[in-house]
Amino acid sequence: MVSKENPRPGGRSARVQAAVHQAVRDMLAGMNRADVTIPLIAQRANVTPSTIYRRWGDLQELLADVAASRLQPETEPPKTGSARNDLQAWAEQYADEMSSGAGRQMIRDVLAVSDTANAEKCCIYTQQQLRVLVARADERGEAFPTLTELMDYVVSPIMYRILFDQVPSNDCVRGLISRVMPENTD
Amino acid sequence: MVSKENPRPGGRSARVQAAVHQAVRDMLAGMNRADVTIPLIAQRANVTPSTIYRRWGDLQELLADVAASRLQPETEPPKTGSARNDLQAWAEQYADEMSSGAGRQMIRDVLAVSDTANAEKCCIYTQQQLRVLVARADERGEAFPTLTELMDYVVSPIMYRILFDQVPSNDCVRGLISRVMPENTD
DNA sequence: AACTAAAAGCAAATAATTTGCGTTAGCGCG
DNA sequence: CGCGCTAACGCAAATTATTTGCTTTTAGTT
Repeated sequence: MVSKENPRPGGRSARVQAAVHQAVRDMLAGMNRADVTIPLIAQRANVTPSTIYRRWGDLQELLADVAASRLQPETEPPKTGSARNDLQAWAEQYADEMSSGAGRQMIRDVLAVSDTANAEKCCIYTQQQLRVLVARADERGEAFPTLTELMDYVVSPIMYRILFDQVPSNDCVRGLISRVMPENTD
Repeated sequence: MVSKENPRPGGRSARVQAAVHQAVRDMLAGMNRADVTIPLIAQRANVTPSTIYRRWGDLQELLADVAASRLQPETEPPKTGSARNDLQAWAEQYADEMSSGAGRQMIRDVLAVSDTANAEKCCIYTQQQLRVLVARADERGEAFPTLTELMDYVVSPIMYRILFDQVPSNDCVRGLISRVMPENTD
């Protein structure tokens, strides 16, 4: 029912997980989402359906697992010269990625299952990125919002709009940032 | 695939919809969510499964439809004497309802399907409620945030926390409101 | 190298979903 | 008022997905 977090690397369990994840990613990229089924995934990953059912429970949990792992950023926020610009660049990229069809779908997948572990992971990933920005500003002695302020007044409005309303424009994102960093005119 | 919005009241279609919605509500209240299936719902609603499949497509879409209709508020925000207190009372109730197990599940159901119509409905419902508060403050000449500010800095953080993080405490909600209404000390 | 426990494969049984076709109910029209 | 017309429903057979008991494989341990 629950995907193992740390099956020892190289073990059989890890190989199956990798094959299944890869199969899901391939299929999501190449076909209608409604046509992605566990038997098909199993066939592509060269495992039997019952293996998937036993490990993940159902399609939604598998999709949530895959989506959460794809939502983990692999790089630090790029440096642009100022904390403010770092934040702006990061926020715009975050909004773009999450607003895209694939991004929105991954968020949905993560939220669809009742187990909240995957959603919490997304939140933690975002906070990790923001903490880097906060630390950089701190090192330089630049004024900067707290992590909580960034989550509440930049990340949350972006995510709400993506999920419930219209996807935020770059102007919208810039406006949110101006609100938490009013000292710089921009 | 798509639930009819306005089957003429009294028609057969409307009766089936009402019976199915009722069956879903009853079952969600009384049993494990994972055990709620379309054949069971059909049995309880006295329709055949194929009727449900043809009208709603699959379980997720049906649940999303039911959840959206349950998320529509049936009353105006209560009056408390001041615009600020109205807002605070409304926000606390909103946070409570959405944070509850049933509330969280309904939001999840609404977000789970790729059709965004139901999610947009939720956003509209919230904005309708907030517009009432804005209009009241306007009538009285009290200073008050705009609708957009309320959505961005009160509703969005509450919803983000519910979906991705920990459910917000009343203190947290009050803090968010203080931020958009700093003129009153409270 | 044999042992063990966890995970995977296999296949039969069960359950859900799809679909073709006949039937019914509500609606407009004469 | 009654006569079609159409959209929606019921029914049942066919298909597909899911569950489950049992066996086999595998990686780690002694």
